[in-house]
Parts: sequence; structure tokens; C-alpha cells
Amino acid sequence: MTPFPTAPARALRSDAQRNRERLLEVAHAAFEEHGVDASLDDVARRAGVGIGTLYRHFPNRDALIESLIWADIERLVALAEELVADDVADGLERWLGAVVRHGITYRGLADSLVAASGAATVLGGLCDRLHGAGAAVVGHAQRRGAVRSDIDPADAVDMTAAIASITERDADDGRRRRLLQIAIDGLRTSS
Amino acid sequence: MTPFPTAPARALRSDAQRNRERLLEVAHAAFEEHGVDASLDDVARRAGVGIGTLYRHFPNRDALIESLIWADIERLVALAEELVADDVADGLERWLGAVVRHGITYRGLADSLVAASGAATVLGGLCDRLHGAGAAVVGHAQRRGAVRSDIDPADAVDMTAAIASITERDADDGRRRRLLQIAIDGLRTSS
DNA sequence: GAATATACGGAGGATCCCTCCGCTTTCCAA
DNA sequence: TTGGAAAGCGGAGGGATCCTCCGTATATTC
Repeated sequence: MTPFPTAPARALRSDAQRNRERLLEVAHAAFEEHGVDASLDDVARRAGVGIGTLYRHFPNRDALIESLIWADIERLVALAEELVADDVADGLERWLGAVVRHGITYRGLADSLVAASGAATVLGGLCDRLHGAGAAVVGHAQRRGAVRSDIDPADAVDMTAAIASITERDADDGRRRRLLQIAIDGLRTSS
Repeated sequence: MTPFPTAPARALRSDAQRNRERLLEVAHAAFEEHGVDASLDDVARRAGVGIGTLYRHFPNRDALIESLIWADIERLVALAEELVADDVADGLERWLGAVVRHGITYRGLADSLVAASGAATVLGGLCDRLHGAGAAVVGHAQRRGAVRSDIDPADAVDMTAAIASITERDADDGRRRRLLQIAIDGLRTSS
């Protein structure tokens, strides 16, 4: 697996390690509860840590978010590789479904991700990685003839991110599934 | 035309009327430049008006946004009525295109709109009105046989809003048009 | 030209962001 | 074991924003 891109060169001191983990834990809860605009002062407070400590570990909001979603993205990348390697028939549906359901955990995050696409943002790398995985899955579906050949795989991923973005707050899965189905139908080879 | 929902019951005093118009003017520019997070303090300052005056006219950020986009939404509603009345063949494409291109003037607004869907937000009414217009256009396309009958018109509108949301920052129209095409293909009767 | 309803303005309390730097803790070499 | 350098901690503080409140000023009406 690709190493975490901003991983520190040397091991952290034990107290720093402890604080970092506690911060990630609390931040995860805060973002889930309040969306990407959650207060970082509050995160530090709830983690029982000075605000300065938070900002040393994560120089800005995006860096903190990036650390949090890295694992999610890697999970999606791994799933993509697996589906392609095993030549799974409904791999496209399963992968896009995973992206829209579980890939984007925090409110407003899908937007940040897509907005950062290509930009010189810290989130840019994550976005590219997701696009890369999407290219593999969609490309595979195209070779199988399940997706029109004139579709840009990045567009398929963006479309899914758009749906994730808009259904983020939905309690049940209904609308999410319906919109994704429309998108997938739109990608299909018209027959 | 439906009267503005938060229109004051009685005529404003002349100075109040003047200030209100000036505020809307400046706010429009500010939102276009900085997105929905533009500073309201700054809007008041640039309008040459006290912050208290701004908040009396528009009790909160959403109320101000609502006032600004009302005209846009009404334009889309009118277009929908026209396309349906004239039985235009590619009415669906034209209307969704208008929604995605011109309907969403301010960065981040599409999100606010969809997030407010059904909620007890001030933006809820605008959202419902857009859904209503969408239902007319999509329903018409269904009757013509151009859209599958199992599509919920609201889903079609939400899908379009999702695309608008994610392509808001795009300078050129390429991705916007491609994603919309995928969505429209997904709505079509498979033949 | 009052009297009264309306509207104005901006000070102020609360919150948030992020930086800076003096103090504290950890760790390792002697 | 111990002491000092390296690494890390914390929170005060400047700047910005949000929104409320209320004393003052202006329009309108009679």
C-alpha cells in the first residue's frame, strides 16, 4: 500500500503519538456531527489538548481532513484492484456503490474532494488517487462492453461524487440508490 | 407570478427601500466573488450601511440568499411552463441545461438548495418550487415517451442540482455538459 | 410643525481561525 | 542514574466574523 504521503520522517515522541491519535478520534466524531465546518478549537478542547498542539500536528483544516479520509480512500482503491483482478461482472455497480455509500464519510467532504481536483490543494492527491482507481474500474467495464467507450472514467467518478455530495445527509439509502442507478444507466452501452 | 414569500406587508419607508436595494446589489456581487461564505459585515460596509440595517432587512444569511435567487428560480419556472405549453421536443434537455448552467448563480448555493429540500429552512420553499417546475418538464417528457416512467421527477432535478453543485467552479462548460449528458441518458427510455 | 411609527448604526459579546513563543516532557548518551 | 538537548505542549492574543440590542435619527402623517 502506498505510504501515507505526509507521514513524519521519524517516529513521534510517545506523548505526541498519543495526542495525535486522540485528535484524529475526536475530529472524526466532530466532522461526522457538524460537517467539514466543525470548530477546530472545539476539537482540541474535547481532545484535552491545546489548540497549538492541534495545529502542529495538522497545519490546517485540509491536512486534518486528509489524514482522516486517507484510510477510506485506500479501502476504495483496494476494492477497485480486487474487482478488476477478479474480473467481477457487476464490478462497476459495486464499486460506484461503495464510493457513494461508504467512501465519503464527512458532510461536505465530497465537495472538497472534487473542488480540489487537480488544484494545488493538499486534498488534490487523494482526489487523484480516487480518480485513478475509478479509471481502472470504469476502463475494465468499458473493455467488457458494459460502458460506452466515449465515457471519460473521471467523469463517472465525478458523477458519483456529485451524488454522494447531495445525498450525504439522507438518512435512508433510497434516493442515493435511485440517483446512482440513473447515473449507471447513463454510462451503459445503449443497446 | 407568485408573490415574493417574505414580501413585507406594507410599503417600506423610502430610505429603507433604498437601502434594501443597495444591499441586494452589493450582496449579489459579493456572493459571486466569494461564494456563499462571503462576509455579511463586508456587504454592509460596501453598501454604506450599518450591519444592523442589513440584519433587519434579512434576518440571516439564508434570507438574504433567498431574496437574491428568487428571480433566478422564477425564470426557470417560467421556462418550464413555456416548454411544456409549446410541447417542445427537446424540452427536457433544454430545461435541465438551463438549471445546470444559469440556475445556480452563487457558489455553494446548489448545496444549500438541495440540503434545504423539505427541511424547515427558509430555502425550502424555493427548493419545492424548483421541484415543482421540474415535475412538469419531466412529467411531460415521460408522457412523450422520452423518459422512463419509473423515474421520480424530483430525482431528475436533484441529479441536475448535483451536477451543478460539483461543476460550479469549472471555468469552461465541458465537464458540465458531459455529466448532464450522462444523466439525461440515464433518464431515457432504454430502447 | 408636532407626534409617532419606522428605520438606522455601530458597539459589544461570543465564537472561530491561526500564530507565536516561553515552558515542559521525553529520551538517550555518558 | 542523570542531565541536557530535542521535541512537544499550551494558551494568550490579534484579527475576523456572526448576530443582538438599543439609543438616536429620519420619514410620514395629520
